[in-house]
Amino acid sequence: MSTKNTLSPRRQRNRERTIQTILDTARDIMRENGAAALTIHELARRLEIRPPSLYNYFSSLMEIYDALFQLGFTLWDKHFEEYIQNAQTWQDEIRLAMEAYMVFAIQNPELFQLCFERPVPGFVPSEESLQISIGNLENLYARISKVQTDIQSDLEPKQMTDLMIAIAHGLTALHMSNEPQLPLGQGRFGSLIPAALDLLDKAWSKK
Amino acid sequence: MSTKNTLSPRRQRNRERTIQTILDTARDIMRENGAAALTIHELARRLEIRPPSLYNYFSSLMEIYDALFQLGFTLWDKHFEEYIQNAQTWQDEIRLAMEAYMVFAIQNPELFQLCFERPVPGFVPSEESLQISIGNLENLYARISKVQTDIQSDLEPKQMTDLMIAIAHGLTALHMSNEPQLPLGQGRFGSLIPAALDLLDKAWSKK
DNA sequence: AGTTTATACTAATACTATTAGGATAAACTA
DNA sequence: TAGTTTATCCTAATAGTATTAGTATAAACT
Repeated sequence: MSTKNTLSPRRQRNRERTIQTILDTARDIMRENGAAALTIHELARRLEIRPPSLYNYFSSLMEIYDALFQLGFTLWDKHFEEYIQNAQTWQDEIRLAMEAYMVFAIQNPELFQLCFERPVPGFVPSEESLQISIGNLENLYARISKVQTDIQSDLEPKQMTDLMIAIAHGLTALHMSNEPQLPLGQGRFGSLIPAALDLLDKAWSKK
Repeated sequence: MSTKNTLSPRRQRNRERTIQTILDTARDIMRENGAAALTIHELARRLEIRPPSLYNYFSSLMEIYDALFQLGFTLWDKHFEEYIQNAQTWQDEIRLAMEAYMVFAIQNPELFQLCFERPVPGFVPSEESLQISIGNLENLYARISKVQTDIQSDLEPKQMTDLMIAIAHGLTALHMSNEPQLPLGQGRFGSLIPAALDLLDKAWSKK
């Protein structure tokens, strides 16, 4: 086996650097060929080591996926915080949230697939990762629900949030499967966020 | 190789029956373990033959996926025609279209995944299959655009259709990844179609 | 009755994940 | 400094995957 959590600082540093390189290379592969296309062999080829050597750092391919799943939700949370922070009105907040959703997918397509589309056969997030993902999603819900005092609708706040997320997800998923290379605001589905917001505004803003 | 398209009726019939069984079994496997989990070996195990025997009917695993991709779009088209046929108002038509979208996914999750979420690494639909899928999608677009004379909006008809499809897709995708076993109208996202329709109605119906 | 051939098979090749066990060199310790 | 420990790599092996080549058989055709 490998770790005995009394590594020297230098070894610790090396080890972390190696793990970082593995994860970065894994993301490259997934980005090029789809989230489910990651293999230990291809990873080893690019890192110029033999496949078994990877088992010093991760105990299975699925554990690599799990680390990336966690990374995805961590980055996602940070991304949202930064993106939404200076919203004024609820329309503003919702616009930024939808944009943030799509921008994250465009910038991190491999993590978006892994975290939100589950295309990898056999991959089930670990309990720990699942907790992180649930926590981060609840953050977002709380955030969005907070602004709903200005909204006029007979839906429950949770339902309104779910509906907005479904719209954001639908536009993003279709954008990613049609024109993933186009930036925010461009393309058949990527350009429809304003239209979706207009819909919400017409239906929900207080007269 | 195998075919020489001068098969006796009986052999022809047998062959078609075998192919049907292969595709049905493939769908079973995909339904149980995810669309990307189909393997020649598992298929052969369930059919009680050796893996190479399958190559008498399909020249590769990807060709099986391709046949199912075509089947998916064929069934999808039929499903829509039947589901939408007696719509009266545009609200009606859109409601039925959204319901049809989700019902198809619930009833054929493996085909929905394969056709609309592309989770299979390395699978690219053949030119023929792609044409079928494009044709069927255009049917749906024509159908939905037809009713838009009653709608009040500053969007292009195509954009309105795209937006509605994105909403249907978003609700369906989230329903399928959260509570795929629940029927239409139930569950966190499955119950939100009326809310989405209300949104469209409030924003678009002529006063 | 004899020939053709669709359909199955076995055997082999080249991938994949993973485990076991050994070599090495860096780091720790006496 | 010399000796020990161990993190990290390796090779070799097992078992599962897709696919191809070549062969046997029995159903169908002549």
